[in-house]
Amino acid sequence: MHNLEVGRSATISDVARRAGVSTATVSRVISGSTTVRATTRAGVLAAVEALGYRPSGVARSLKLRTTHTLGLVVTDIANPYFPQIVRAVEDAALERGHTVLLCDSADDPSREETYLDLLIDRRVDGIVIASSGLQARHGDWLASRTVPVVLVNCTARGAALPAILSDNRAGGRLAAEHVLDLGHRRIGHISAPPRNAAAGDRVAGIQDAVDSGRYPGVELTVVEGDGQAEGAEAATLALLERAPGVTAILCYNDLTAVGALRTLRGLGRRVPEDVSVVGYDDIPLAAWMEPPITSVAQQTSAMGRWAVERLLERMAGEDEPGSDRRQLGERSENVVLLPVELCVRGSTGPPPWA
Amino acid sequence: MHNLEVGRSATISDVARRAGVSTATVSRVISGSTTVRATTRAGVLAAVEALGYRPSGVARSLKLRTTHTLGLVVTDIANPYFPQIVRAVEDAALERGHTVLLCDSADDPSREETYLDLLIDRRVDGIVIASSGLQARHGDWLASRTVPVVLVNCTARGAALPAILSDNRAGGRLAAEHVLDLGHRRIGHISAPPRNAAAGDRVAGIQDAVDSGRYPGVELTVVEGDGQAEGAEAATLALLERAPGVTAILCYNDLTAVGALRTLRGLGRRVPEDVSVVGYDDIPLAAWMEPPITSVAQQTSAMGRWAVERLLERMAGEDEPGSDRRQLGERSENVVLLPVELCVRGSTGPPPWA
DNA sequence: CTGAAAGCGCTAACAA
DNA sequence: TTGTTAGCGCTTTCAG
Repeated sequence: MHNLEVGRSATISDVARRAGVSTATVSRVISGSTTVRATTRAGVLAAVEALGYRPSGVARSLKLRTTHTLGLVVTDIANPYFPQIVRAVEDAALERGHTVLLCDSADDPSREETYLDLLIDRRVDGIVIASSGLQARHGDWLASRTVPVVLVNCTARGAALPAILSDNRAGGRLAAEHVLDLGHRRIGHISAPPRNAAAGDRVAGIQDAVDSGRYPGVELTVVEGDGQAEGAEAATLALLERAPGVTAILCYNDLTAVGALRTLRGLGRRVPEDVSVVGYDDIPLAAWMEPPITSVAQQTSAMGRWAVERLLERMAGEDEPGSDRRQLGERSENVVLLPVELCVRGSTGPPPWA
Repeated sequence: MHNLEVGRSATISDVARRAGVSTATVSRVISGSTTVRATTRAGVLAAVEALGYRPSGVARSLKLRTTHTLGLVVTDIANPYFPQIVRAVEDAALERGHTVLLCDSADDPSREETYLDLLIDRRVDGIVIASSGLQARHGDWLASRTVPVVLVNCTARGAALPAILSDNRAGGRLAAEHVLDLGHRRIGHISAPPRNAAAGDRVAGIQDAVDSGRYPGVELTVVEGDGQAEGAEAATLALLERAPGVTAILCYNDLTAVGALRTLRGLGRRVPEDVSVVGYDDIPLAAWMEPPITSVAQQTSAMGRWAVERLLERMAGEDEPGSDRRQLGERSENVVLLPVELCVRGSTGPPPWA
């Protein structure tokens, strides 16, 4: 009897040998496709069981030229916004028999680049990028690859990559209109570094509201934060120094709002009685704070799901005739814009004088 | 000239053909190992560049019998405790040239099982399990596999798998002693489902403090939560009903503490003036709450790092003579216990009468 | 219904 | 210094 080497997992030929059939037959039994005589099948199955055989995904991938793996690149897994995306992408992928190779770029462009190379090397079937700091050169590079790529809430300047964005501009406008409607006129905004495209869109949305003509005499002051609670504290201080009279602060995200809240409290300013604060993303945390943070909600899970579906769709279409990527890449359905929603909570109210 | 099929990425033979050498030579140039004549090398490199060639990790894995991929199974990526672990594991893995296949079991045992199978099929080089709900049968199953496995802050009953745990019992004791020292005598604990081993250890630690004899007349009431902020609200209510006089609530984790905080506030009970609250894990959130939550901190990143190191070490040792896994598996250094630390913040104080 | 054989892309002896 | 060759574990024609 031919013994298995210790420490090596069983291969298809181990099974074949034990069942007294060819590897082709074992393969047929495993895949369940072609007809195999019942007794033969039973014998193979018994051998599989006895050996604890599991087909090697690696060999399979090499042969079938598909890995059933999707790469997912996120900006920062420690930011509670991303786990939501990760969960959504993973759910959708798993449902369709794919796994997810998670790449946390930790807000470091060079690390992101390393990961992108890695994903290509690993021959993932597709890549989802939810990295707000995606650099332009990455975009070009990505567009030049044969792997399908989709962007989630980020853009790659120049490259026509399919993307699903939430309507950041509308979100900015929504947040601004909310406090403007409440009666605030001196408002501040704590933004994020400009390499983050969403940040710019949100500012634009706020500006839209200010410029709409519906609210006369608005004064808007914008400072830059870093999207983190800690960084927001300095930004809040800076904002208050430049515009001591602000009664409403719109934040780039909920983490920023948390920092603003803490800073204001430290300064003895009450929220929302003295100053209103609006967050963005509506992460679970927003509802847990005291006061609960008014925030703009994105459809995170829809975004993750869409991204995966789009990717699989592309992968399926790839080998079909006439499906030129470039052509497809320029069709307008390639970028979808998801609506956002304002969740009004306790951190916003009328200005002190109202 | 032999054209590349469109949509297929370049292979080593494409490069070889273009450079006018054999695939072996290309392989040598890529790996940089054996000596290759400078001009040959340059030619190959030029071809690599021109073709945008990247070696297939899949083929490499098949040949070398190693994937340079680690599987990481976590209970619930949406719980802020886990991103810390993920980050740590990913950092350590990346540093050593490995990638991480993330599996979020979403607190669902069957999903966890699916993932474990998947990781085996994918022939990952090792598996890190940070899943508090790990079932006993999984443990047995894992121990029977040839792939190295390490556990992070969880145990598999029966199976002697290497593990890194934080000292949950000491943590429970620390939390209890803190409020006991403050003068509290009627204390409550909101635990987690018993399938979670850490939950039991923490209860035991609390009990240790109560039974130490140093604090006479202590009354401890334990209720079960689910480790989530929402679930904790019902648990807090239940606790307050069973023991209306509690002045301190020790929580299984920070999310539970958040729920307790909200519930108490809703009831008009002030924290810490009326009731003290202690969390566990010291996730960033804990410091952001109002009041900031006193919490027991674990050395999350040390745990992740250790796990990866242990795994790689095992992988390296695997093919060495005399490294019988079973024997190794029974050595006591196989489980390390990391100390915890209490972070005292604003959610705890002396009882109302003190 | 089943087996033989080729080959996915790569590496590593072994020759030359 | 370089090429030839075998083979990693699997699937899939193509014969039988």
